[in-house]
Amino acid sequence: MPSARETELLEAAYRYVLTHGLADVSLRPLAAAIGSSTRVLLYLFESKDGLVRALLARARADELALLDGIGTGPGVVERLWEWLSAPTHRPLLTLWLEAYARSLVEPDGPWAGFARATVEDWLEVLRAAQPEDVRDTAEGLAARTRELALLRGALLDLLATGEAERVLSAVRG
Amino acid sequence: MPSARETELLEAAYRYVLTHGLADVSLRPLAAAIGSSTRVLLYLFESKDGLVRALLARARADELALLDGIGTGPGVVERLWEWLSAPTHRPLLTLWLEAYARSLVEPDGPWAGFARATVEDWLEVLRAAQPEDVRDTAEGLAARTRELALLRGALLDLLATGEAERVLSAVRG
DNA sequence: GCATTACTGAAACACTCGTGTCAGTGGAGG
DNA sequence: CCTCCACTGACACGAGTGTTTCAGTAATGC
Repeated sequence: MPSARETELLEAAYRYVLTHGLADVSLRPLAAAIGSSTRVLLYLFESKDGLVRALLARARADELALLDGIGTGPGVVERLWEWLSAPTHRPLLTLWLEAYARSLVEPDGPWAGFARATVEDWLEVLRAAQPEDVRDTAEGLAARTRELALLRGALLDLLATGEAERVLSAVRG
Repeated sequence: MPSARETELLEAAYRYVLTHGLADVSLRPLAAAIGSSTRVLLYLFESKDGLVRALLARARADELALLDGIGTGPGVVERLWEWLSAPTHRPLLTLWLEAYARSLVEPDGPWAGFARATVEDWLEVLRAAQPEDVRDTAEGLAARTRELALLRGALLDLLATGEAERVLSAVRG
């Protein structure tokens, strides 16, 4: 049950890590940037790990909101790509990749399970968008795994090169 | 022109970061683990950034060695995937992903350009494997971008879940 | 009015960090 | 022999880390 001040500061911290990265954030610069103090952050979030967990959950909320609004008809992949490739979302997606990589390198700590959770979230959405008769077959599983891989790989490419047209033509395939 | 001792320590440090990650490595634990000292590491690699650069180059050498030996005929994607999915290579690939993410978050420093460089390396290999008549067309570019995306996305999935069969069936398409 | 609660500030603690200083080794080449 | 040079050890410096202690303030509920 977060207090008003807590969600307010979390939101500010979230905006901060979107541009500064989450992996090597430290309390004093963060607190200074959002007009708070380490004392308060520690009071509200218990520890730095607690804050990181809260930020990760915040980022995941953005992701889940997307997946919720994406619908289930055909053309999901195209709609997902449209969202992924929007320049506005780039900081969020860089943050996402950072958390993904980190959760693989350091399976303990606040990052734990992030990568796996996000794979499952997306696979479930793609599953829901499949025609009913393939949804529970091995082919259906392979197909949505492939769609997910294509989206994720294309995202990696786009984040590194910024060449939206080339990557788009690959996703359209 | 690295000295014998330098390459020896670099190799040991490389083995160390493969299991401990590269993003938040620090000199004292690293030096202790490989039987050296911070003094010596700094003497041989000038600075921590220099060491990280050397390690990144070392990892890239592994990658380029793969790409060199992969050949150009049809079936490149399958051969690449075989290499990517080999359990032995998992530490290297996790390190690779870590460096990739980092170079996006922090475009300066020793990581600079890593993500972009690796995209180009792989695209070039896939290009060489394409039939000559599509190699320089827009369709060829889109096709290899798509192949790369599929491989990279599948790799992300595999690193997070470890479910080799499902991901393999997706790569096979 | 009063006590409880939510929040905040200043300062310190016990680290770890990368790096610099100063002093040596040990062996190879003249 | 003696000089040069690659390498190494011990230690300190200044800055930054997460966290704690002790002290408040302002508002809320009884």
